[in-house]
Amino acid sequence: MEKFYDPKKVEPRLYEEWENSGAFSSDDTFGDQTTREKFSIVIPPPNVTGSLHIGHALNNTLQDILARYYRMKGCDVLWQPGMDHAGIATQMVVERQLAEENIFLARGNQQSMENKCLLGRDQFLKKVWEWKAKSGGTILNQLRRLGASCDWKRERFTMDEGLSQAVRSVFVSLYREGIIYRDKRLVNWDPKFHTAISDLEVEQRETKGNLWYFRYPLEGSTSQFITVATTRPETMLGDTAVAVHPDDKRFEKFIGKSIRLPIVGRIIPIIADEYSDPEKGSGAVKITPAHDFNDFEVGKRHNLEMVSIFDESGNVNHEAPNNFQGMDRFDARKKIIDSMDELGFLVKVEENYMTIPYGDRSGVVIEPRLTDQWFVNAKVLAQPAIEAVKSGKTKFVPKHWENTYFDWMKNIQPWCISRQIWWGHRIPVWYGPDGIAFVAETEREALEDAKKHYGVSTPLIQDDDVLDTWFSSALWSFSTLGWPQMTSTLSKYYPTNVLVTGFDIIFFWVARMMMMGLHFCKDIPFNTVYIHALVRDAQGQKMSKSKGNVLDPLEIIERYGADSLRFTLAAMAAQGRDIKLAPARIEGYRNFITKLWNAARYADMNKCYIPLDFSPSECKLILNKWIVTKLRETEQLVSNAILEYRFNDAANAIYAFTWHKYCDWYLEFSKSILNSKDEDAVNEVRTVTGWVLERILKILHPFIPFVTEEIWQNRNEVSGQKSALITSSWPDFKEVEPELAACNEIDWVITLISQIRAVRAEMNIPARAKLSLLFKNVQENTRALINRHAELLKQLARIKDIREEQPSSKETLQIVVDHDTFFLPLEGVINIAQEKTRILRDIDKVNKEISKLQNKLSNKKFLTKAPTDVIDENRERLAEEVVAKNLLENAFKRLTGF
RNA sequence: GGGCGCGUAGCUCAGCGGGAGAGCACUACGUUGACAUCGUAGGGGUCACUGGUUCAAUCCCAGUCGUGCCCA
Repeated sequence: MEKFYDPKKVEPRLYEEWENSGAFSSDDTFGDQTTREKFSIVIPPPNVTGSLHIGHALNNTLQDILARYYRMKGCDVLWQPGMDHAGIATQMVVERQLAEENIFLARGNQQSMENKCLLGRDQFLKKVWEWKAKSGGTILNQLRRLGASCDWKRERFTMDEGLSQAVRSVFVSLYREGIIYRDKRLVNWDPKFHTAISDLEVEQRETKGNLWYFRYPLEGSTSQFITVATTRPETMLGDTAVAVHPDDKRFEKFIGKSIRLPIVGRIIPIIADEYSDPEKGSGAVKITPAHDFNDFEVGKRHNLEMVSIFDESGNVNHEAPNNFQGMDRFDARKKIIDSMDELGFLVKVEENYMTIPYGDRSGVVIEPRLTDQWFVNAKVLAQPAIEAVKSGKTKFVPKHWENTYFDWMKNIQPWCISRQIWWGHRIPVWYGPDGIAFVAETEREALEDAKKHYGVSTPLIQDDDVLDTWFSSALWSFSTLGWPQMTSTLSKYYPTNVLVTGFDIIFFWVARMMMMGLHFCKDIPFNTVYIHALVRDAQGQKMSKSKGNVLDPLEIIERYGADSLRFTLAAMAAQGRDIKLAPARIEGYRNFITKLWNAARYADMNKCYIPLDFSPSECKLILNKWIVTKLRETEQLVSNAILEYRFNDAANAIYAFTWHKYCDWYLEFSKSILNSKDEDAVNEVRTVTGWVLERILKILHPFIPFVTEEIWQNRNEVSGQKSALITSSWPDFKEVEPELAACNEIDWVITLISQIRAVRAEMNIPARAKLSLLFKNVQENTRALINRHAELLKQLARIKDIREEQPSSKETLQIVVDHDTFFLPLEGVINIAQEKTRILRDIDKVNKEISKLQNKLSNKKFLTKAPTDVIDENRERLAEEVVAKNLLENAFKRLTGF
């Protein structure tokens, strides 16, 4: 084996081998009709425009751990990969690229685009597909670098023909059920992208703004005014009422009268509505139904006119007086304020804290805008989705995320699914000349319907809009498996076992998959939703490009290897807590990988390979029984932790075993045996060293697949075996009985060695000095233990000989282990005073413990109420401490005696 | 305003009713052909605070303070 492990050389090679060998593919992908238990998982589809960030790295590492684990457990694993088409993001990317070539789209606000090259819809879509072929989906190759063992042969894209058909099918069927409908409503309008966006894509930002107080003159009066307060003066151009609270005595006399809207000149009513808050502002509020969600409701209640004053870019339109038309909404605000001031209608300005809606992608202020849109009546779909979680059919891990899910689901709003862009699934609705809508999966069907309706063939125009990307993502868990065809793939792998994702898309995606899965497949899309942490920087700040605190997973992989990154993320993925990722952590786990590599080199150098017919139950050496038992325990810890999605516990258990049991102790012990003449012992240790190493490789493989596979294949070259680690089976300990006696014995040896080392260090005994170890009057069993493990003691504690005799001088270090005292004679070297202090300190410690235990055990309430095993345990501990105390006191006497 | 978390070693975090743990950092010393990306040993904690429940509280409950996120 190479002296150093170089991930950069190894990782790409192994990944290609794995992928080419078909190791990632499910049985179904090969067309095998197996009856193996399945484990299926769909990837949260990354954006086609995306590139790997640290959140993806965590998300996919965890999925890969599951996929590789269950594969080794013998399951038929399907990890379904793919991407979504990211409607707005992609449209934006390609538009921007085209703009650089001075090409613009023939949509949106074209006034400013005279004399420019305009692209039609079909040409644009062609450009998008070209872009996708060239630069889309780089993230998939980045996932490969991470080691993700997705079934790439089954890669899907939400704009694929099959998935698009699923989208049309769902749309038509929900339309026919009355769940999808068209409505003119206020929506969140993004003036930059010229499209409606969903509530979830709107970010509410706390902002310091102003509250402007305007006087509106009463119609038919020159002296009477009503004062309104507003945070958005420019919307006065669209005011169609002023509202006051019905119980507000101050304004009672105005109700039913009208005012003449300054600047505009429109005469609008003063109405009574409880929406108006007497405590806020002036107590009277202007109503702009076409530009505010609350005002919209008021408008509907009072049948008010709805005047839309902005165009799709947020510029003032023809509804306003001439001198405002075409103005940007923020310029219009200034001009309104100035004009009102000049007219003497501006009363005062106050500072005001408020939340302002911003588009989370565009970063511009969202403008509520009255438009025709398509909606899903999500309330209907939500009910079964709530039930499924309530009844425990789908479980959230950690459980408390259910609350978030329930809260949102119970207050779910109509879902606006239409988007005014070109890239996406075009809405399968065609309109006749009279505006009648024909909803069908294909144009041909729509035309047939139209013919039936009109009696003659009639040309139709398809709806211009496309569907929200999340509409197609909502189908992901079954559309990727072949739905609407009821394929055997679908019936085998649906419902999927688990969805692994971050909490930030519970609403966007998880909830919607639940709704759609239950509605169309009549079953939940996944048994478990595992919600993992958010990755933050070392200071706990959210990573963002603007803060410059982003850790790029690809740079980490470049520097430390994918395994280091994976192991770090897994080891830190504790449930219910965010991950604060510090580079030092990654370095630490990189060192672990180096440690493993070196252990494997040691095994190789010492010819530690396994005969084919070896079974660990044949072990005769206590040392071997011990390590096998500890390994068995570790495997159970790891498996249980993975089953419960406690990835950190799993990673830490195997880390601790590998480093602190196998490397620190077993390999060190093995050295003295491998150097001995006892051929049987040598053979057994060689075999077990190799056997345990290979089990470690298996258990570590889901976490750090590359280095483990590399070591495995290096060993194959020697042993002549062919199989890859990825296709090997998870360790099975069915035939291994735990050997508790052996464990106690070796644990005793370890304690004794550690104690000897500790006093040596404390007393500054040079490391190279070899001491004698004496004992006298020990327990019968101790004598046997010492004899059995003399070599190990000598090697690891730097002992030259072990003799059963009393020391002849008080210049002796004394060590109490279990019920026995051991001596390390050190004539001429030892500092008696220092040694006295040390022993006294130990006695003190023991005394404290004894008085604590005695207190407890003399408490009658404790004795009557505590469970007997707890009482017994405390009694035993007390007895142990008393023995230790006596031995230490004798040791102290000996220091003063002689 | 409503909801969900979190305050445990210098740092990052496990543990969550009966003996305070890990990794990193720190200190000292380094030997034996796997490993200095290492080894051995060590120091370091009123488990935020105040009450309560309990034989027993870092752990359960209530409140306070601090802090983070989600929703309005």
